[in-house]
Amino acid sequence: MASISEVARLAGVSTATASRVVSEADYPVSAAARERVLKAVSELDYVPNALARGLLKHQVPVVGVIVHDITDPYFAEVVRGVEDAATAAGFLVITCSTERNADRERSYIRLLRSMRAAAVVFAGSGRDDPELADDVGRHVAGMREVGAAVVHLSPSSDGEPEAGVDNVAGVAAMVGALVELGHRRIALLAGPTGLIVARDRVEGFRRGLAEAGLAVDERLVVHTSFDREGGALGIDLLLATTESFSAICCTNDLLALGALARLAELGIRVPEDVSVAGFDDISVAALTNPPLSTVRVPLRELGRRGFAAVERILGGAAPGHVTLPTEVILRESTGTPRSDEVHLRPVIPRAAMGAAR
Amino acid sequence: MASISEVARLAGVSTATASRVVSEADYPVSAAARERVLKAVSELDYVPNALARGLLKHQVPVVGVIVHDITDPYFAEVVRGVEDAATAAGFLVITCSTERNADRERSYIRLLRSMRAAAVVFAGSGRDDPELADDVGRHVAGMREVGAAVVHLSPSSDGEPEAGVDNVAGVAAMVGALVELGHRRIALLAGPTGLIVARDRVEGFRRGLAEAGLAVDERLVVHTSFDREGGALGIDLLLATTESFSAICCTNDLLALGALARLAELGIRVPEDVSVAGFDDISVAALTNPPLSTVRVPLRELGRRGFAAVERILGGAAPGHVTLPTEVILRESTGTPRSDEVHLRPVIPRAAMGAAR
DNA sequence: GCCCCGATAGAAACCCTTTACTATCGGCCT
DNA sequence: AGGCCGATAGTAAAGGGTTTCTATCGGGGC
Repeated sequence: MASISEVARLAGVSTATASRVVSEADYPVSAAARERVLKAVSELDYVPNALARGLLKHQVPVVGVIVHDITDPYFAEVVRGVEDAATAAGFLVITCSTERNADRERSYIRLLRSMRAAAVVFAGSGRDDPELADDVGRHVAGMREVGAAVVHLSPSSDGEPEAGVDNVAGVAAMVGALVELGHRRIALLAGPTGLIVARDRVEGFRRGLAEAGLAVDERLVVHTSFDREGGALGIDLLLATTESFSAICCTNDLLALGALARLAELGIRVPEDVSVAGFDDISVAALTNPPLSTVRVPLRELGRRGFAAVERILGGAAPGHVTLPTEVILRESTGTPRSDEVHLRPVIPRAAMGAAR
Repeated sequence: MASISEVARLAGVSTATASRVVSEADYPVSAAARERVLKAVSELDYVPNALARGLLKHQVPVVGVIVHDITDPYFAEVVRGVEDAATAAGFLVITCSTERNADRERSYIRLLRSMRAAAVVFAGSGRDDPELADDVGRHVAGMREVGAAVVHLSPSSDGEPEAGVDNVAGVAAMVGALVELGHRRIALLAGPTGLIVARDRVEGFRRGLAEAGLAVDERLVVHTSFDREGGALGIDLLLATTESFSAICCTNDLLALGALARLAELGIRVPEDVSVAGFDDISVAALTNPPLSTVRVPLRELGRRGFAAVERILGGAAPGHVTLPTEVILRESTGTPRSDEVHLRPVIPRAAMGAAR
């Protein structure tokens, strides 16, 4: 593989001149020399060595994106947004699926650091785990120190994200929409307790109810993991209470998907027996049975803004904070409650319950 | 950020010794010296510079995965498989969503090359485009030349993939299952003509029919793009013919998803009026309305095997070729045809047709 | 005619590791 | 006792580029 010195030799110039042409440096090079270098480049099929360049600049044009799981449509979409913006700037994107596992996260950050990645974007939410925060924090500080950009797309222990959405307002708006449909007793599939976004969304739920003058029934707030399994389990947990409710608000779409599946298994009709609402509007949301009412989050745009923040930081500017708007999308999983006063608790086949756990 | 020389200084040894400890080289270092180095490492929070190392080794532990779109569940799953295997080996994964765009693909390969990535995995299928093949081929050859591994997960102009599935047998098996249900006139949403996988799957369709002693009606084979839009369009195209059919076989799940959506819009019931089958078994397939019958492809495993091939090549061994098994999964989008002799062409609201194009 | 300056070119140092090669030191073999 | 060998340590080069600094050259100002 040709190096710059071979290019220089073939062009009959010094490596300095060749470098100046190739890297488009801000330094005068005569037209004749430039032309000869360019000719040599194409003749030798020269591709500059990003490692050598990076070694000198203490940085390579690579951005790592820390996600829970690239297979989760939420993160896939965000990563794609980052990628779109990054590619335009000549950056490569490294995907890091941590499964929210502290060790994996640590090891990814370490690898990224050893690679002198120019930036890390945390797409997923921070956890409320001081131990991890400490350790990752050390690495993150180390990266920042050498000029790398660190950007968050969700609230974290670092504070407000450089680009994010108003989770509280989003859920509150959905609760408002549900109330408007006539629901009074609304359950919440709240997701994990340790995840900051989940907590924000729970707060949105509380605010939404408060704004409608409704009280929160804590028995209708159930915490599970942030995935389909959690959604199914959430339904079982909810039905195991003796409380009645006519709508279920979920803090993300995956939860809603799992809830929908479990409800269908139990023979509980949506939205006739109970309404279900999600959050995020991942692409499958429109495809479920019935199509899921949810809160749209501009995920790809979020990713793009994340990279924009990276560019700003790398350019030495203050990153700033931008909040993207959310929008309530009412599809067919929500409807008016069956009765407007007392909301019947759906009858479930007892036999099915044991198996669900 | 601490460098190895600082570590060496603090430990009171030479950089050579420090390096030998840090990089776990196969060279004797006294226990005392080793301990002092390790202490210095943790004291300085030293992280080796992968760029310097890579510069010397002409390679960094990074593998690029070329996909159509990371947002497509098929690719997300494959990338995850690659990532799982790669992480275990200390490699980082770069996602490259090319949108099957020649320029993007070129530029990604170039970037990967400039980065001295140790490997490139082509997750998506090759296209039948000699111009692109040429150009990408040059870069790929360039990568191979410096010892980088190039692995394909789908048939390409390079020949058989290092890890893949038997697309022909897979579709043939699904056609067989459809025939067994009683279908005789089966339509095919064939996907793009230029994509090699799509072509293999069409061949599987032909073989499946041939094995059942059935003839292919070319009017029932329609080509569209490989996505949901293509599926919707395919339905319109099919209905625009005057041919009857009782089942629709799709060469991938996205097509089937689009078909399902369009059929629902047109008021055509699945599977009562027509059966629909997909291919790939992406995770949403089980969530659609009705749940999609499809052919399961072990996507994550495919990704893992892809990285395994990378490791073999990097280790100097011959890559070999492994074919992963597929499995027909019958869910609720397929059923017995309404009449077993003459299959009625579904009645569609004419008005809806124009809008679909 | 001389000095200074801008434009252009090149030499060499530097970024951080790895590693081939050289050096030192005991101990063991003969 | 001398030579040789194994274990351990260090020196320096190399890998490919960028950049600072120095050098050369021609021309304009006075």
